[in-house]
Amino acid sequence: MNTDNLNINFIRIIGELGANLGLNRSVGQIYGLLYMNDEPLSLDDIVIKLKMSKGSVSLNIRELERWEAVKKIWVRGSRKDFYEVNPDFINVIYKRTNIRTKKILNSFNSAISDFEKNNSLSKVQKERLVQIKKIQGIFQSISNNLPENISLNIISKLSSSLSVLKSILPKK
Amino acid sequence: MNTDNLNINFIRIIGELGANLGLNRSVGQIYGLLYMNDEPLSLDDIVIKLKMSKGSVSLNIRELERWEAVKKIWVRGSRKDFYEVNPDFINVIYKRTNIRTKKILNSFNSAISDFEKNNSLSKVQKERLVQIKKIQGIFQSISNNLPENISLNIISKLSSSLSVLKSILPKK
DNA sequence: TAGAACGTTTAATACGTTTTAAACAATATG
DNA sequence: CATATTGTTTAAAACGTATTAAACGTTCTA
Repeated sequence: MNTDNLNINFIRIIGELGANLGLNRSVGQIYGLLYMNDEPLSLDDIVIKLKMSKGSVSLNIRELERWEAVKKIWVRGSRKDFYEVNPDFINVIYKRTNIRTKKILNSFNSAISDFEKNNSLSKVQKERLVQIKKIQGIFQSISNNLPENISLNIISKLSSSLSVLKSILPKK
Repeated sequence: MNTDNLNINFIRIIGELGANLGLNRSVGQIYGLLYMNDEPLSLDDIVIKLKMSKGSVSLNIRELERWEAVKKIWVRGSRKDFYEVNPDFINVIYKRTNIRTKKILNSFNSAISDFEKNNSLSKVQKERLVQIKKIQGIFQSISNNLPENISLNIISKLSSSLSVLKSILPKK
């Protein structure tokens, strides 16, 4: 069985999901296709099924390889490369999100050091600097404590600690 | 005192930070400028300081108003609108992130319901569907338990629960 | 009431990113 | 060795978003 029976709509939606994670549509669509296909697919298969250009698929599939979202596999008797999805979807998203966290952290760091070079800050500006540094510190500690990989299990735990948190918060 | 003494670099960096949060550069820059300026600024002030067009500032400042990142204030004796920053930077980011979480959740929901319409799923495809539904469930519960507002205090707590989590995880 | 001072809207432009088609390089095959 | 098969690179085109300049409507002021 293959993905031909799948509504192409599904692929479209996974594409949008990708876009919301800061990727591009095509990358998401390719992942979606592979995720839903029983068998690994070759570059040409993807070209045909998604009606994309060969160049684009080549480019985007390497992007997917880079985060270990797909794996190149060898199929006996074929010269083609085949691609197999990493079904650990949550981890793929997680890694992606971590990269973004680090980018944000970098922005903070540059902003702070740039700011500190200035030796004629007003009272308000000094306060703001203190504030930003606090935020940076927290982001930094979150980033440091983020595990390499994450499972659904771990997320569930986090999620429940979140609900505990909510119960102790003052009601709005 | 005003922001003239600030390296324009700082504004640039806050712009990039905004971009990493899925905004556009200008929105981030305007926020950065107001964040660092002792006094509220008028639309024209911003136009001059950031060398942006009036239309663009008008558009983007309304965007900032929409998430309560800035507030329009009235200055006695002036016909102009002035804008004051909401210095609760972390909350501004937080709200923004929540919106994105909801978007992702929507993608999941559409993908799942689209998927379920198909009545000839293979074994693998059924497994994948189960997996996706689990992920959706967790995202949903996180989204439900997210507080309306968040303080540095709360984030610190979350951050420390994260480090506890790390300590119980198997070492990679 | 005429003109100035504002902020908003709009249509055109600029810009960056994605996507393509085609040229290319490398490898396998007959 | 010539050709076919495959993936990659590249330059150009297509596309969507951001930005601008200018027109506009409103409100204030003299």
